[in-house]
Amino acid sequence: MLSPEMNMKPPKRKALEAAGWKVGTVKEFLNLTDAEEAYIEMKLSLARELEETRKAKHLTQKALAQLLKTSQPRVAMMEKADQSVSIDLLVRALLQLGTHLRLAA
Amino acid sequence: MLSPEMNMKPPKRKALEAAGWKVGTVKEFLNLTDAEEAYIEMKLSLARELEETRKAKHLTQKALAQLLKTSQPRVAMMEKADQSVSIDLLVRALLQLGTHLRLAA
DNA sequence: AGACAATATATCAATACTGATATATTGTCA
DNA sequence: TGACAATATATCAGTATTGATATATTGTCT
Repeated sequence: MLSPEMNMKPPKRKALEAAGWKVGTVKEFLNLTDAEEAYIEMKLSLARELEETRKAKHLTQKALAQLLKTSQPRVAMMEKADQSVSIDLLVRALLQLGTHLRLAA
Repeated sequence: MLSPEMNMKPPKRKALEAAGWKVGTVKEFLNLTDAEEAYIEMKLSLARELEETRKAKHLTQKALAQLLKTSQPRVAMMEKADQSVSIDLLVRALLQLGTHLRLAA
């Protein structure tokens, strides 16, 4: 997870602000540029797509790992869009699953 | 990494045919899977997008390299979708240029 | 509760990617 | 043609990513 504030629902946020806390966005908190934010969001989208696709095919992480010729722990990292996972890896995994991906301007 | 055959440079199809060879598609010749082919095409389209964007902004490779904090030779490789260039690098470059990349699954 | 399957986390050696440098080639214009 | 700008190619050290292993945690049963 990037930071606790990320999952904060509006009510909680209001409460914090009432208590004197200044709560900004995760992006502000981490000093992310627009490009960095877009990159992370793209990775998160791919990760979610991978997990959804796996579940739609009724595969465990272990079974998917065998299909992709990698390990269950790496699949877990992929689905969490871990920092150690590249967009390349996610894209290749989805393409191997037959997903018709389009990544364009 | 993709299969080893993918590192092969595209054969000169015309030359082969002129010499009497019957050849199929590059994909067949290199034994590319659908996934490998899709991966390459995605990289190529990102590379083209980068070059077009650079030219639209009237930048030389050297100038773009400075913007991206890399070198002119690397920009040349990126625009050629060289095997040493990842989709990650291309995506980050485009995002830094303000390109709004869309991901369609 | 215990037993088992599924998922998550930590670590690390091997490999792949990246930026940089040097150099070569190509393109343009006087 | 020569001089110069732009682009391309080769190489390599530093870094990041990858697959694997071991282990821990979580979830789902009876």
